Amino acid sequence: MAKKSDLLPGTLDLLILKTLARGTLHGYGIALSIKRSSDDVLTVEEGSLYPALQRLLLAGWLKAEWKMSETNRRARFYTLTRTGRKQLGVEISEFEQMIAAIGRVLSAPEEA
Amino acid sequence: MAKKSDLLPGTLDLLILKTLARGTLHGYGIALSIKRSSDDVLTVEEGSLYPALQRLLLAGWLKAEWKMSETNRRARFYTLTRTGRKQLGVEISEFEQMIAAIGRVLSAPEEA
DNA sequence: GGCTATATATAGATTATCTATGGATAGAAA
DNA sequence: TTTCTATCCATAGATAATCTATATATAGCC
Repeated sequence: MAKKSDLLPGTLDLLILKTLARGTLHGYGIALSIKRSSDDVLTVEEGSLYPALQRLLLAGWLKAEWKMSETNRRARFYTLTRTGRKQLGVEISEFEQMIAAIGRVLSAPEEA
Repeated sequence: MAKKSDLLPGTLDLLILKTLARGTLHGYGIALSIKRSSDDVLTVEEGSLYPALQRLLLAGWLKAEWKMSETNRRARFYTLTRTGRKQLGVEISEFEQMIAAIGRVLSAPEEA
C-alpha cells in the first residue's frame, strides 16, 4: 500500500477554508479536524499548515486572534472573512470542475 | 472566471498512464488526447509533459520508440509496460481514495 | 521530575508544474 | 518561393506547494 503523499497538492487552501467555514479554530484544531473528518486519509503537516495559514491571512481570507484554547494554552484562532467565504465558493467550483474533467479522462472511450 | 492552473497537481502521471492504456501515442498526441477528452479543461504544457514522460520512462512504466507519425514527422511513441499498467491501477485507487476523503471534508457536519 | 499531548513556527529540501525558449519539418496558402 | 500554421521534441529556469526536520513552550498527569 504505497502512501504517496498526505494531501492532494493544490487542495490544502480549500480544505482549510471549508474547515473554518464551520467555525473559528486554532491551527492545531484545523489539522485535527481535517484528519478526523477525512477518516485519517488526509494529514496536514505543520510545515504545510502554518505557511498556508500565513498565505490565507495575507490574502485577506482569514483573520487571526490570540486567545486561550480549550486546554488553557495560548493559541491563535482563525476565522473566515467575508472575502474568504467568497473564495471558498470559487475554490469549490474550480475543484469540482477539475475532478469532473479528470473523471472524463479516466472514463474516456477510444478515439477515432 | 479565475483560471488557477492547467492541471490539478499530482494527477499528471495518472492522466498520462490512463491515456496510454488506450493505445500507443506520441507526446503531442497524449497532450491533445487529454485536452480533448477533458473538454479543454485540462491542458498539459510541454514543459510539464516531457519531463513527466522522462520520469515515467525511468520508472519503467513506459517504453518509447521513434517512428513516423500519422503526419509523416519523426515522433517518439510511448507504450505502457506491464508494470506501468499495474501502476495505473495503484494511481487510480489512490486518487479515488483522496477524492473521497476530500469529499468527506467538504460535506462534514459540525463537530461536537 | 519526566512524559505526553497540545500548540506555534521556521529553515531547508524536494518535487511538480509553468513560462519561456529553441529547434525542426510537413503541408497549405499566398 | 516564401510564409504561415500545425505538428513534434526538448530543456533551462522560475515558481509554488508540500514535506522533513527542528526548535520552542506549557498544561496536566503520573
